[in-house]
Amino acid sequence: MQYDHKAIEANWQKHWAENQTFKASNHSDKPKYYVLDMFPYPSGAGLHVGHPLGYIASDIYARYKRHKGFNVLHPQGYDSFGLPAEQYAIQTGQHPAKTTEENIKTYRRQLDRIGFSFDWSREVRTSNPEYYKWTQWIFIQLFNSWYNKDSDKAEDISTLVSIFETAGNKKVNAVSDDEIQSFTAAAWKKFSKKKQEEILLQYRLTFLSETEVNWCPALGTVLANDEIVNGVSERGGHPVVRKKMMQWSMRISAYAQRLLEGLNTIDWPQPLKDSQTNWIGRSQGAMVSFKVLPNETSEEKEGTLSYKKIEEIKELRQNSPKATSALWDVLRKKKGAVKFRQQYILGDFLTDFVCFNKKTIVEFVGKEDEIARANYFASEGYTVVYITNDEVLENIDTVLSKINNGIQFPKIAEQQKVAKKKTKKGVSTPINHQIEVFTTRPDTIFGVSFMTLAPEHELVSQIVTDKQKKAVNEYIEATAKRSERDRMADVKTISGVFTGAYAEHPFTGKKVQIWIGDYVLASYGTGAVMAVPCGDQRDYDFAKHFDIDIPNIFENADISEEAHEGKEGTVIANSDFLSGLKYKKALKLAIYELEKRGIGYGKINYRLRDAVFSRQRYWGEPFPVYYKDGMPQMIDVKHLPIALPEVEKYLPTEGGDPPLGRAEKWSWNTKTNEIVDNSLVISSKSSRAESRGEKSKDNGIYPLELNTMPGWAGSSWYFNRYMDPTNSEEFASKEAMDYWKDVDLYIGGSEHATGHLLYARFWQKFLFDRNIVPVDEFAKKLINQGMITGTSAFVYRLNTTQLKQSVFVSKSFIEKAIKEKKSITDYPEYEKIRPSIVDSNKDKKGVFSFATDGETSWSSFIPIHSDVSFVNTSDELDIEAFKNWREEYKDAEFISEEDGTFKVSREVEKMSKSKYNVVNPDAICEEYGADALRLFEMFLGPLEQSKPWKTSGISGVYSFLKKLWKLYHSGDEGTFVVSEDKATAEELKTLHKTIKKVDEDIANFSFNTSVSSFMIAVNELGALKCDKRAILEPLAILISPYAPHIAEELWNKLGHTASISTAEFPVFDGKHLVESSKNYPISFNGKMRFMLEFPLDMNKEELEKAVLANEKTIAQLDGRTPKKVIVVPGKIVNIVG
RNA sequence: GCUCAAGUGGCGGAAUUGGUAGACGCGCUGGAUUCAAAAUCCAGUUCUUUCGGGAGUGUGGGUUCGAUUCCCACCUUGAGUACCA
Repeated sequence: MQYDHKAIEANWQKHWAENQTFKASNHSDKPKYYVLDMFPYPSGAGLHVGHPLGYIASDIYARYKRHKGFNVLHPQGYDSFGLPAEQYAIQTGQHPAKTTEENIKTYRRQLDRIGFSFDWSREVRTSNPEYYKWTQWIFIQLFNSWYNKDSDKAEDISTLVSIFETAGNKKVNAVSDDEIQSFTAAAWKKFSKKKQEEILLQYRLTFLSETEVNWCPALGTVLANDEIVNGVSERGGHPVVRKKMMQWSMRISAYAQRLLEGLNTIDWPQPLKDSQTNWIGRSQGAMVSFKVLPNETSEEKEGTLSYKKIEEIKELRQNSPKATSALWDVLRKKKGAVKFRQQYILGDFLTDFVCFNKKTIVEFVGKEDEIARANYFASEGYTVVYITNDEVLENIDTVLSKINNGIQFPKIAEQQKVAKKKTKKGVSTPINHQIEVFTTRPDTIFGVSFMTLAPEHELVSQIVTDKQKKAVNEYIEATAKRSERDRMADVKTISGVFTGAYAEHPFTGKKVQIWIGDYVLASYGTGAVMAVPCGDQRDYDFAKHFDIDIPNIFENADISEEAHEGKEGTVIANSDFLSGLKYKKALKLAIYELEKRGIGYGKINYRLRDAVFSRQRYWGEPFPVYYKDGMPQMIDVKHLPIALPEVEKYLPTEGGDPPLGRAEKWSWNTKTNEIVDNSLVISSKSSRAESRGEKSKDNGIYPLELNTMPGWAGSSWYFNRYMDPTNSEEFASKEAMDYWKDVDLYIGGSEHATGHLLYARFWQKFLFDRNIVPVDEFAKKLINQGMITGTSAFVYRLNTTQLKQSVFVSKSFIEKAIKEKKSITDYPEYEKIRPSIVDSNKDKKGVFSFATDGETSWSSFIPIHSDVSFVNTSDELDIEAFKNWREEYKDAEFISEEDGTFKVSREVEKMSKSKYNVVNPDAICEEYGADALRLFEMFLGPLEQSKPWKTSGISGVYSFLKKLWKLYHSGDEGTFVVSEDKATAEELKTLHKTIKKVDEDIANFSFNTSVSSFMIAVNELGALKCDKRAILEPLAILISPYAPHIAEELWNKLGHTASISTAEFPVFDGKHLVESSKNYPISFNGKMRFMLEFPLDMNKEELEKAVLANEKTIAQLDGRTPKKVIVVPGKIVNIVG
């Protein structure tokens, strides 16, 4: 019998299915092992050969682990909610459930053909109500939880309520919305129910908020950041704009730090960890608040405060008399509200000390222009406290109290009240604003020479001076118009506008200009930066562009060309108390000082934003939520699942509501706990009720949420469901989860690094906090399989309008024309077909007037993808098949090679339907079999690497399978024969060499090299004519994870009734590999020249002697004396001459 | 720009506690078998050569008796990210 892959594979696939060979048990004495693939989205295109790569690898691993005595869980399912089915539904009206069902059937058929050892009894589908019941359940758990920073975990919302009831919220240390009013326990109890709910919503782990979202008008939905690529939607490439919408969000930011730390405990690929680290974007630094100076003072001095003048002031400072410095010491160290600046320009006068906040000036008496000064200061509303040098030097405390008495406390307090009122009304007020900034370099704070706010920053309109108002508004408008995409496109352009306002430097008291610029992002940090042009390139560029001062605060740093961004080794200079310190120390001291003076504090910032969880789509999980008085209410878990309603169309409503807005029966009856008809809703104050008109009485029927959950909801916990997939009482039983715990090996694509894999870790940690799952990381080890790229085929069409039909030109013909710099018309091949292709009615002039240089002549051809199935392994195109492919090519003409063939050019591209380069695994299974496909996909190269598919290569593994088959069969008939004789030493050596290699390779996930060693083993055993059961039986087990069908067939023929999948893996025995001699490579100056065989037990000296005595060595040395001889017994001999 | 990964024959790739570069396979060349083809089998296949040899793992340096492997600088390609303060 010859090797008949079709019969063998069909037979065993049927056998495995019927006997449930791979069904995993939740009760076993064996150790558990959980091997998981990222479940697929069942697309309409079906599988191509690139898809199963990871599944084959995980299947090999799962089968190997079974041989090694593990109880293996290896499930599969479908991520079956998603956009393509919905898009198809919009176009055709076909219900997405139906499309999905059909696609799943195709997937299953294709997967079954490849012989995977999946336990299909555990299949899950995210779009199945029995599954999404639990997705909704998790959502409710999140809603009922808050993040307690003190215990550093999520807790039930009831613990938060009890804190509120006893102590208000002052001491609550939670991850919550940014702005929360504080209240006492008494106040909490007095709040209305609705008010309490509003407050709680600000703490819940899933919450409703008006968020600026990525709105994609073409898709009619909101997209997550990871669903946007280069400013357009990942699917379809539609433009995306920013829009404010009421959305559900997930407080993933609460877990930022733990998500980061958890990476150290899991064995995931470094690049993937890096990109999660990057995405979380932890940066350590400080918050610093800058006071905005009142406009009256700053505005008038605008222009007079030149940098030259500042330099003068600096000079003056250094020359301060003793008394001045003594007083300054005291004033400066004084904490709190009363903050003085030293020697500051006010109008045309240089003050000794001034406090802008309290409008108080402290002056030494005896200035030449005393009267003019006094008048000016008074007119500006300042109080002046006069002191003398002697007073200061004699008793500085008396002076201090004198100053304190003079400070305008009451007046200012009043002023502030007025200002606050004004602000509330929207009237701009020049005083008492603070700008909070986040910085990672508080050590460079003395280098601040200006500040920049994001154009959207809320303070901009309040601090801008009348003079600058116009320019600022114009700039803000211009920025708002620019889309994200435009902004990204020109990173280089520096733009910004001065607001006219100034802030006060918290340490030096120096005036700092406040600018706005779109290089500052409203969404990161506080939307404002303190600009340190000498230490940050963007600030530097901005300062250069607008001619702003760039003070240097680094020792020995050249900042004439660019900013000095280095940290290590940098010494801070010109920075008061920080001068002379290195980066690390300066950083710590700066934060310490900021905290001490109450003007800032150390802080860790994360780039990770809370995840928007609402989608305006139909084909997703509905929220178990209804609205009462505008507040969201969870439906009791015992009424889950809330199943998707039927709609007549899958588009958003005319009113802009999501597709669920079209459902007629989509309201919740809180009395009967049923979904009821919308017309029954008469309760007031719900957003939808309002639009339908107010009704008189609340009947307990409320509108349901119209959004659905995003694609990542169902995939964020499915690995837990496989442990107990049919449980209708629980998410999964505690017993099952305690047994399986987590995924031991997870295989899937790296494209999910910042999506699925981050969200899944987040949910797992949350579920862990709430004692639902036993571990807080769901996958111990993860491997990213590389992509299998396709080899596209291109044909070239002449690009002219004056032809009756398409004309295609063979590959080398075009290459020739380009090389020879000629036009196609210069060749006789063209003349032959010319009469039949040129339309005589059209102008013939310049039909093929190509430019003669190589580059531009290409523009006269258009490369067109040909379906790869029309091309054979020698790149020849099947012209007839190509013509029949498309109506437009029916009469096409072809200019062929000289040998009459027509060749295509090849290019490696991503495998995709639109590039006509997909290879269907079904066709491969048909022709070569699943075992050949599995071996070949592994043989292509390292699992993690991306590699091109070339079908021609499969003949190698196919003939390997035939040779393997032959080892167990003999004669022309191919009768199955094995001998019971003892195996020879040589045969045992081959076997054990292979066992060792395969064991190591699987441990390293180096599947490509084990296929090589199988080939070597079979070649060697073939040469030895080995037919011993003692060798061939273990060999079948070795190969069975890779090529399970042929192995199972041979195993059966060897007389076993049980499946090979449970056979024990052969054990390596080193004694078969022991050698007595070694063929030494003899090298001269490191270059190997020849081999000499010596016994392995020879020592260094003996070896050296023997080698030097050898005639080949003597010949190679040619009379020279070796300087040195390196002998490594068992390895090499190197002679240095 | 930043972060990461990778550069080895015509092609996919192998070789790392530093020790014979190109395993294994595809493709190609020649031969056997065949009326012929497919299939199968045998031999060869890094480049170069005056057939002694010489050169060679992206480029240039370095460490070493010896470097694809370690170190430094650079170039190229791919992936991710994008004004993150």
